[in-house]
Amino acid sequence: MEETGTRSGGRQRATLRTVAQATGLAITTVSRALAKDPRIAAQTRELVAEAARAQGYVPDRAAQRLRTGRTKVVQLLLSLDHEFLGFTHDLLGGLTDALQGTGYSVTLFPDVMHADRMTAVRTIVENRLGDGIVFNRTEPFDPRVRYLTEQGFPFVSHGRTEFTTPHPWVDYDNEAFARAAVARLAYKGRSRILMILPQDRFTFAQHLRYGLVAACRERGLTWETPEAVSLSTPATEVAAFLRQRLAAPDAPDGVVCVGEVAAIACLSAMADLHLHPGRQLDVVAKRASAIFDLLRPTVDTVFEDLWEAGRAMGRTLLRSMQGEAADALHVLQAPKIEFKTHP
Amino acid sequence: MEETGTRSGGRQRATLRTVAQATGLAITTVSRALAKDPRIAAQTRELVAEAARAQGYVPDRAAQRLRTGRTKVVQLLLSLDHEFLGFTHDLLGGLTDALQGTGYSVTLFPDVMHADRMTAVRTIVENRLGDGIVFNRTEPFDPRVRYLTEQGFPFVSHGRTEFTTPHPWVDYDNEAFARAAVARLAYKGRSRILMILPQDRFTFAQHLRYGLVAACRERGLTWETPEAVSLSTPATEVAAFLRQRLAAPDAPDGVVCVGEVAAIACLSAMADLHLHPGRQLDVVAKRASAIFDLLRPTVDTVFEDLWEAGRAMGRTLLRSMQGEAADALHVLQAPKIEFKTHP
DNA sequence: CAGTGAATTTAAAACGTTGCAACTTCTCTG
DNA sequence: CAGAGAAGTTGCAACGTTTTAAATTCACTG
Repeated sequence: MEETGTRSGGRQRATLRTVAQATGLAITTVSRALAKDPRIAAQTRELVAEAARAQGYVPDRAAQRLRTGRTKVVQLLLSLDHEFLGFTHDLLGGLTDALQGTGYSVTLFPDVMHADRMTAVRTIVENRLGDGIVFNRTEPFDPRVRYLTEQGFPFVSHGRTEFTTPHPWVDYDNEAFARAAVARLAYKGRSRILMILPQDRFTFAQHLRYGLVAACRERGLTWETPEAVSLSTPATEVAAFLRQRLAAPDAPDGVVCVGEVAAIACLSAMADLHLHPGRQLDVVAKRASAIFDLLRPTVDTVFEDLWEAGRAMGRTLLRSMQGEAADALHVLQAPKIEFKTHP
Repeated sequence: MEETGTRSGGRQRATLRTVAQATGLAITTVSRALAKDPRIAAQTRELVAEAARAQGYVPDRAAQRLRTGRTKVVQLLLSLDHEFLGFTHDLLGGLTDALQGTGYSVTLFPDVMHADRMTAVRTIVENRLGDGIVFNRTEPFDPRVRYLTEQGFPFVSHGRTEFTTPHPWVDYDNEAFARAAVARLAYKGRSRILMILPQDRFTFAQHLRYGLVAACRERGLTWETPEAVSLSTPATEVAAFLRQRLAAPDAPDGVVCVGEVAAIACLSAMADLHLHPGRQLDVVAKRASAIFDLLRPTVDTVFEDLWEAGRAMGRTLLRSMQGEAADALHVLQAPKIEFKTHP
């Protein structure tokens, strides 16, 4: 019933053969002409181009892929369990943006819950499901990075590793973020800094911690990074934790929020305790969307441009797929500091 | 340099031929055995299955696609300009969830900015870029729906149309949402209701308006739906508009927010005017994530489960791709009313 | 024991593309 | 004017799969 074979529309699907017949040339010639092969006479090239356009010829992806082994597909490993607000959206936007017009399309490879992260990567490589891989939540000695590097398979990670062999990555300078946040809090006269970190196994947790500790030491401030909660903890639990912590006698007077959800959780805890930013304590948050313009009370924010990160990843991956050496393939995004309240 | 031909790993890639050689059977037999074709003796089937597993055989997508014309790809039309918070993430999650294990993968087909929405759909159909299409922002006489129905191409829309010919869709009952919201506001003693609608051209704008108007009429309340702003308006502009409108002498005393961003904008405007929900006016918002649990002050919400919507779309599309008639292929999600503050 | 038909298996032909090796032309050199 | 060589074009063979049509085997009937 669904088996039409020839798709509706009546007319024959345009292939190299139909174009060849129309021009009286051989299939090979047509193929080459369309590939702008210099061996084909310029005149012939134009003739072919014309005929192809007239027929609305579009090369068949499946056939190309079968023949060449290239898929023209970028596989995006998506962790869909919890999210840093808007993360998926912006990263996706930037990524597809960068790939626009290159012939590559983005396919989602969902992290099956609780499955080993390596399985996904291995499946993609072994079954040639794509020409390149994009992933995030990178770990210091991420096995995916090791494997893909060994295989010589193009990829780009969001986040760095601690491998000595270079590999393509795009990252946000979280250390600088932490430093800037602490500096801001110090400027406001705060001295007991609390920061909720990502799960310890992610590389950027280390960067944040390092920035926090270094900046606090330099200034003689104290710091704390609660073990009980992380950025992966459900936001309501984070809020509950903070409600308790901020009510304690030795409560911190400065909080750094590394995500929008965490920031909102923090604000909610403060509201419940009738604490106000600028009064009993101050807050600096990482901002990835326009939402902070709307939150009341307002807090200081440092911007992380995820759309741009996505674009950088797309561009980096393209270069990696073109065989460029990994040495130069990194982008470190600088925090955009733009504190609203005037110093 | 990248042209290895045979992928690293040394061993030959497993194909039907290698399995055939290993078992001493013909390629055809192997193909059939793996497809569980009853014509093949059960004993042979097992033999083949065993050999295939031993070699780690996985069918080549490109070859299957070339041969059968089926891509095993679902194309997702994503509008990436602005977003209802978390929309992309949850919908994507549900969709990939539903497609898990079916052999289908989800590919993003980004709406090229300002390009005719039809182009995307036509490209996909004409170039066989997928076996099915998923899209949102459906319009009452959406040309994509008309075209795909005509072509007999499987799809599912998020949102209904007003065509008489049935087609597969998944939608949230926005009329019921509007009614519930108004009922709630009326219960709280409010009588002048304001609701910011989506852009007029989307079907769900009509549903919302209808629900609003009907519910207000039934109860003798007044209503307003500002022309100047919509859900597509940048949130800061919405906030600015509301700051002005809520300060006016004839200000509404009940606001219905059809999205989380709109709700936050509304709360921000109220905070700026020192208005408090429950005092000068009340707010009911549509909730799609856990974020409202953290916002202060709290407001009444009605839940729209976007993850579930994504799953429903996936399941519906699967059935549509299996050739099932469109008559039964709809899912109307009921609003989950769960007002926190006790009546 | 020839003949029938069911039960299995198989060879060969596609699907649309690209790469290799060859084949024409044609122009130019010696 | 033979021959070399460039310039342009072509046929054929894959890539790995499914499908059509045909072949083989086998048990059983008459």
